[in-house]
Amino acid sequence: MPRGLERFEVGELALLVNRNNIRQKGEAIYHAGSPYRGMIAIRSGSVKLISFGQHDNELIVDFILPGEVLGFDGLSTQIYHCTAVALETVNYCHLPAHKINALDSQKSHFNQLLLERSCGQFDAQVERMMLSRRSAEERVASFVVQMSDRLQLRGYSGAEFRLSMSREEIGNHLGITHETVSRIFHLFQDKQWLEIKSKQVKIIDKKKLLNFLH
Amino acid sequence: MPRGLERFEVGELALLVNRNNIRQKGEAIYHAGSPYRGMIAIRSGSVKLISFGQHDNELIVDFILPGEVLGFDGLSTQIYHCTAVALETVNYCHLPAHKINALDSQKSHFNQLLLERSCGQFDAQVERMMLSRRSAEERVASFVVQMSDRLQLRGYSGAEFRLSMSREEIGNHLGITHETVSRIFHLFQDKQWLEIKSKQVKIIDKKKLLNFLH
DNA sequence: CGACGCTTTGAGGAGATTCAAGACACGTGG
DNA sequence: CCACGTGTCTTGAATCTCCTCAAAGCGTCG
Repeated sequence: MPRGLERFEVGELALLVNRNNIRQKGEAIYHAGSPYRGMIAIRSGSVKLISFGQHDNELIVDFILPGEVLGFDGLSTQIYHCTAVALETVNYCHLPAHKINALDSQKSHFNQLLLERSCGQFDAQVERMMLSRRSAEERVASFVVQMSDRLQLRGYSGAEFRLSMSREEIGNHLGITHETVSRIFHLFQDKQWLEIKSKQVKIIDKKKLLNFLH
Repeated sequence: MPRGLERFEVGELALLVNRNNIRQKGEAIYHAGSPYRGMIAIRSGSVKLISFGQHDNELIVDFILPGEVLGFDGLSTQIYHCTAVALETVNYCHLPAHKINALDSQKSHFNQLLLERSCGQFDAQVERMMLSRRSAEERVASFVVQMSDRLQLRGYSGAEFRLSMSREEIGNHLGITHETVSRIFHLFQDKQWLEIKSKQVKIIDKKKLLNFLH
């Protein structure tokens, strides 16, 4: 869900950001329950957004890819709902909340963003509900296509890329086990829809993957 | 998701509403894709909110109970995303969008509501994702408890009530089949956690149902 | 090189679906 | 008021999908 926000990456706001923050793999950018301190724009590396349900069960709500923004989970309550953890070394900008609010011209943009987001949330939720009724194969296909699309949108290759998360983490996010994720990747490879070696993915026949979802 | 909004049910706003609208079972209150015309407060009866995914597969996003409000799915884009269909004869108030916006004093309330909702959406989504990884038994237990809580919140009995939706519709909403819903209801009855005869539910041991979720 | 974590692969089992048939409830018309 | 028909609900048996448990490859990093 924490996507969009391109308009904030240019303009006067650029002067306010804290650039060049670094987190190593496994380190948190913010923790669930801590006060909102603004948005985070990922410059390189990627991040997982974790929600801790009661009773030691945790859920990866989303992955954040380079060029995307996170922090939306703290916007309305001013408390982050999730913990953001680096999947690999991450370089990010911090857009401090108080500085954004100080700019009147940006405030309306910000409210508009919130509005769009409230809408996007709705779509995302319906999409996820739909997906949760589908087979493991459909979930993995959907995941691969989504990664491809999101990377392409940010100027990276949508055909060939590296998954920065483990099979375990993919499975957690999709609601299936890591063994199943692994098996299905190889099923798709057998079908010549993609090539996968460890974390390296090359999409051969995206159309087949998409058709599979319909 | 379309809950809360109590503050709108009292005060000056009450003068603006269109009261006493009726829809019979199966009739729509609004359709997906139609322009936003305001919020709907259900006075009696209940409603299902349906989202139509591509390829003839439809999903019941939520049920709306008497006393609750719907229409949130059209707020941000000004286009309804879902179709709202009466599960039984429904009597509702219509809060026209243009009249709400005309009241400056209400506008800020409205924005605040939107904000809260954006947050609530997030929680709801996480909750749903969590639930989608659980067993069919846990989903049904969660559903029963949720119905009970929501009815109680509105002043109805939380211990004994009538389900206005079919097993098929419950299953659709929970991502399981109607046979499974039926079997689990009777499992819970065998365990003496509730009594169920057709659509009539009587909760015997809510604590056990709740413990089951943990 | 060796240890550790991640990934792959296999076999068996649990849970939910599917298909099918029968029971029940409700409304309609005779 | 009862008989009938339709749709919903229940119940059973077979099947399938995915999970669990287990063990063996592979990679990476000290």
